[in-house]
Amino acid sequence: MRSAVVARIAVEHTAYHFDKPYDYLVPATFADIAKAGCRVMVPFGTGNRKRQGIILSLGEATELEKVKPISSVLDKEPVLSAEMLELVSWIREHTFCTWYDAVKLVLPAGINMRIVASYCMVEGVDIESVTDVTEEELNILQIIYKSRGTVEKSRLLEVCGLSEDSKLPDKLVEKGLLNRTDEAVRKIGDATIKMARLVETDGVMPKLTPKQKAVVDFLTQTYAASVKEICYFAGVTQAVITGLEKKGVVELFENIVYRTPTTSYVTENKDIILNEEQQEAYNRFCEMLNSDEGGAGLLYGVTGSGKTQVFLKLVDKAIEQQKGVIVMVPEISLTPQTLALFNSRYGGRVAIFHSAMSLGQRMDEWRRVKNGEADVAIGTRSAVFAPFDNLGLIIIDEEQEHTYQSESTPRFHARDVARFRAAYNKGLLVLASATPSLESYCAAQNGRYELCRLQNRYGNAHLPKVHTVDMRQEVKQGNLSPISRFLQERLEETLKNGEQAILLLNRRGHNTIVTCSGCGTVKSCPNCSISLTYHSANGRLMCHYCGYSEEFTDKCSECGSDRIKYSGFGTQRAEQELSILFEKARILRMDADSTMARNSYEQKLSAFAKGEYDIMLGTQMVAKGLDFSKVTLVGVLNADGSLYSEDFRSYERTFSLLTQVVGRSGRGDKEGIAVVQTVTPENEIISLAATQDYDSFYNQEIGMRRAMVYPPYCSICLVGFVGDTASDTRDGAMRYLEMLRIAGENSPHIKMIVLGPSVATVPKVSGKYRYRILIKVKNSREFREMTADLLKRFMKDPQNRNVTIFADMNSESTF
DNA sequence: AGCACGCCGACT
DNA sequence: GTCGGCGTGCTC
Repeated sequence: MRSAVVARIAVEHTAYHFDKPYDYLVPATFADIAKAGCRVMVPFGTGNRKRQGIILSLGEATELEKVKPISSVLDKEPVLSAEMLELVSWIREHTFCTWYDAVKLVLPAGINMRIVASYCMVEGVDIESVTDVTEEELNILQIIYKSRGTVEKSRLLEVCGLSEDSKLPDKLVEKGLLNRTDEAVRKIGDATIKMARLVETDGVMPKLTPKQKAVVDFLTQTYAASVKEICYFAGVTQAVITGLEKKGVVELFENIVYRTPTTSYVTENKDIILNEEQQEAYNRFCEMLNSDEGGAGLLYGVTGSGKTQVFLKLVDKAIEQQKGVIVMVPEISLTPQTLALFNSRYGGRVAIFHSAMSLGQRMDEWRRVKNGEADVAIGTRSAVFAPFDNLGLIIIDEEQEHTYQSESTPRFHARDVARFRAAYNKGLLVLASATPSLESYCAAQNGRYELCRLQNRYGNAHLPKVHTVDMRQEVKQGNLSPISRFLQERLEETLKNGEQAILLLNRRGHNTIVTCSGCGTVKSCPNCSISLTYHSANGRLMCHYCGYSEEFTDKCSECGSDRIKYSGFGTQRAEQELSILFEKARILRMDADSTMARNSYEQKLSAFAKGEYDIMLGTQMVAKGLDFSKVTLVGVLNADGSLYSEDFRSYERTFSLLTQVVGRSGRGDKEGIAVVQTVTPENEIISLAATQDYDSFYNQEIGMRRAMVYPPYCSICLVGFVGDTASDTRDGAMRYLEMLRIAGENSPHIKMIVLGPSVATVPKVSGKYRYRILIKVKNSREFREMTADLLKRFMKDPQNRNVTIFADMNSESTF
């Protein structure tokens, strides 16, 4: 038998345990267009249902027993380059996902818009008087005629019993009997917000349950709102809204989240003059950029030291050399300010990648990069996949931010992908931060990254003076407010001087703990192991994990006592407190509740920048990347908030958060101050952050990591188990542990420290029980292969039917 | 995830 | 005798 061309194909919708590249025959008719990186349709499984796939590589084969042929080729030109195909393979191996999951990750979401053909009758055609058609064609016409509208091609052919690629309907179009319309149909699950509005019913309203009535009342006031908002304010789940839709009371519609990448913000494109430090950093990075080998560097500069100016100069240089540039920023700092800066400098050569953009826009930006119409891709972590052919420079700003880590499969870290791409292209990777991650700083110390420091603030600005306030003393002296007297005085001064203040409180809601003094019950979520938070905006107790909420009453549901005690305070409570203390102050609250509509985030920030507010109060979103010259006071209301969790990164996170928020103060000409409130002033992390002493922090923390064997001295592989009952889940975890033990015995040179199984940080979320195993290990190919094999075997075992499992290397999320 | 094959109980 | 319940195994 002659050998034939065979394509190795990643097939969509395969489960991890049977995923692999599948071999398909390339029929001679497709020989010219079937290239690696092209998407195809292939028959799959016993039913030979059509599935999408992508050609990973082409080869020759003589073993053709089970091989089926490709049905069709979807792309004229490959959508993935050789580099991207290698990246796909890398992602699959490192994140334990399927081949196609990795493919989908690197392609823009909009690429899966399907063009669906529909047919309708041409106006004025009388079906009775049609002649010159076959019986089959007449059948088609009758079906469309009876529908009195348009019929989708696929349904039409199915009803008529015709094959999928039948040309008959198009023939009828040629004969002038049918009209064809091609519509782009989105695949579900894309970036639209589900909205709901009332249906005009002329006052006729069917019987409603109390919950349904709450929704209708809310909608009567607002006309239309996102389903998420309705759930929040009416205190219901989505099911209630679905029920109302069935009753015909409300209708649902999709609102495409559209955001114009060109902003109204205008920034002057000033010439950049680097100071000595900046110039030195620039020179060293430039050298690497010019070299054939490329490399990686860490730009460590204190808050406000002008890292951005160094970037811009480097970007200029790379563009000059006709190389592609990727600039990544954390989700939160992709503000109009940043975009305007790049737009004014590079104009139409900038492509923007951001999750809040419409699918069509993202697709356009992707194409512009692919076609060489853009040189600079700026955006959040998805920008790392910008399809440049000649990538020369990648910059990651605030590289320690956890937003660079994906929280859903494939759980990749943009920093790792950037390292891969820079190495592949022999380009330059620059990581920048005021508080680098321990991993990066350690790598810089060991010479794996070139280290450049910026130790002085840009211009005349000085680092703010930091005061620490012991909140235990405040309580002792009778001040139960979340605002210490010292901070209150500083706020008064700031307001009097017409300056602005930022206050950080890393908790949403009003009161975080509601206890009954009668029986001691703490109000907690029935689905999750989490206490409920009281929200004054809607008068409900809410779970911040699953969204559960219940009506708040001042009687205990357990014992009927009315001795309800509140403790812990959130942003809502602090806002209330502030408005009493400072009647005239204009207060802006920024948290996930008040900024639910995405766009309002920007609007509020620019309003604050214009001086329309005096105090900005919010969760950690106020701490990052914002640059307001009129801010001279920063207050941290509960510095200990995130300090005492069991996660080994909690010190690092707290230090980073405190350092950053303190750095928001005094960025203009005026000197700023910061007030840090804590109940544990003796904790060294807080005093180190107060003095902005990263080096001491690093030395202390890295010693700890070495002694306890934590990253960067090992990698941590998290194996998570989720199930409906605690015992099933724990048993599953135990079975995995046993499998791991045997596998470890067979590969004695893989050194592992296995912790667990133990319950997850939050043991129960949305009614599902969670267990985990942590493995301290070197992240080697061998270990990854072993893990992949264990995962597959675990999933295949019917004993584990009720347990889902995942593995995550070096995750930064807590599970 | 689908889909087919296959082996036991309620029905015309 | 047959229709159909869902347990088990495979996907080029």
